[in-house]
Amino acid sequence: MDGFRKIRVRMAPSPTGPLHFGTARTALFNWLFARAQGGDFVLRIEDTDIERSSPEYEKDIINGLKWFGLDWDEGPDVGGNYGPYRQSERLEIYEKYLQKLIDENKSYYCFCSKEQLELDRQAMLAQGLAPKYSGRCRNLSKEESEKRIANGEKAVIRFKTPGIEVEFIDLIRGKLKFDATLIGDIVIARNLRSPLFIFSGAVDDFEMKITHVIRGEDHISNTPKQVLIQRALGFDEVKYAHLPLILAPNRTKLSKRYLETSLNDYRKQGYLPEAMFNFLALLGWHPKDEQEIFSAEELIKEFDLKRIQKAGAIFDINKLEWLNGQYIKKIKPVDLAGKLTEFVPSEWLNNKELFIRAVAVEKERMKKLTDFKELADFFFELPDYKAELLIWPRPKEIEKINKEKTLNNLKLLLEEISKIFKADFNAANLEKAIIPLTEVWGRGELLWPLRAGLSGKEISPGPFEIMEVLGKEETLRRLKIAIEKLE
RNA sequence: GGCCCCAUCGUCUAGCCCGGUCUAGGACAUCAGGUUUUCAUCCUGAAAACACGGGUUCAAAUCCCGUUGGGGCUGCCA
Repeated sequence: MDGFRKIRVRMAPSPTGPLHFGTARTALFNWLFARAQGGDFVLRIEDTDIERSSPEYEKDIINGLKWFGLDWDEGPDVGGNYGPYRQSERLEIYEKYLQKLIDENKSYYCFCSKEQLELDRQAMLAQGLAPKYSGRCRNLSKEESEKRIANGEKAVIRFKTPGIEVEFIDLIRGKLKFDATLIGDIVIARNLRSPLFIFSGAVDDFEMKITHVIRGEDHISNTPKQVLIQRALGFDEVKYAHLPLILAPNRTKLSKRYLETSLNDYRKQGYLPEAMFNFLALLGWHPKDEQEIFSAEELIKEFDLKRIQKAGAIFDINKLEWLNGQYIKKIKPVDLAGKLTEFVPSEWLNNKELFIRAVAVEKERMKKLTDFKELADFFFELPDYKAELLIWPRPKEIEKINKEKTLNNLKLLLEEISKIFKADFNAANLEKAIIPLTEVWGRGELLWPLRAGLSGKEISPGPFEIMEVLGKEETLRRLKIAIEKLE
């Protein structure tokens, strides 16, 4: 535990797009940490950029995080003692602190035009210097600034970055040092009622009594700036942990160009939230032992900030697929059927019993929920196929296999299968009845045409399983069709 | 360019903090074999890595320095 302060962490998505799985992973690590430590997990919507933020995206993010399996103790949808949890509703709080900084001469209005700033930047770059604000407006008198503001002149608010060395502890990387003279006076607000994330975040983390900020590595260089702002405002410092980034296969920061990055797309592609959860937890973190498959509870038990990786991790879709397949295999057919309803034609749902039996049989062949549609289509409607499909495509050493022989074998099977009572019509009994025949007539010679005739496909589950799913009546019907095709 | 972060099989990683037990372990992917009428599952096996160079030490994947490589940031986005 962290002294006597209750551990509080937050996830702070910006509703400027659909839920990105990088955001989901950051949220996941925060959640894991909070749950493992008995702390609070807060959802805060960072919508200070009103131009790009939208309520639709906020909804998408919240729904996505719920689907993913996370829950939070405080947030815009559930309330809490430190609300509101939407930054756009906390403007007076930021204004108060902004004004305080100005009053204390720790911040000032800057009237430089964008064009001027761009010129400055180019000039510094040309000299091989790190571009930073020139400080032109830094020493404007308060009277003058206020007069210009009153006149309606456009201004932003800049923070007087002290020329010192800033240090902070990163729980994953250790002590990090930055030379603040290189930072320059950063803009912290467009105006008193429009703060920038660097400022609003620092204020909210304090106001919401956040103890640990766990976020992506891309924020490392923002941290010294926020530390300086916290100090200027007399806030307690929070502890930081910067997570390694999730990388695209080309090792660059994930962007839409290389991969689908929206969590919802993965849902639509038929990935299970549990698999995604497990997969993302393993990206940049690893347990003590060699376990690969974890429930959320097990993850909470095992989770330790110290076992987080420092280097970026490539998103490996292969491993996700494998994990997803593992999870699918563990689900009971009835439950899996329930999850599959949105991925199949609605007619398939007419015969619920048939549907569930089909799911049971195809379960271990599926990697994604979307696979089911192609895998199981033949159960619901026999595809049209060519007679040749029924002939065992066997190595030439067995030459005798031909149309005639196949026809005879199918007739034999039809006769034998007809004898089995409807009540006994299951895979085990069917196998018991047919396997002895294969000892006389050959396995492939009998089983291939059987299976092909039942499925109408080159690839499918085994014939006994198919027959059980289809039932006696449909099985016989399909066999007769096969026989007709050969006659 | 500047600042910062990072560096074990193709990928995710164990080992590194507290040097010897590492002829570097596991998983995914790949390949081969087995089970099998087909596919998938499952089982067995193979190939596959300590970026490089210096140091410290009896001993370095492990500690230090440098090089190289990769990444992030460098916005009145977050």
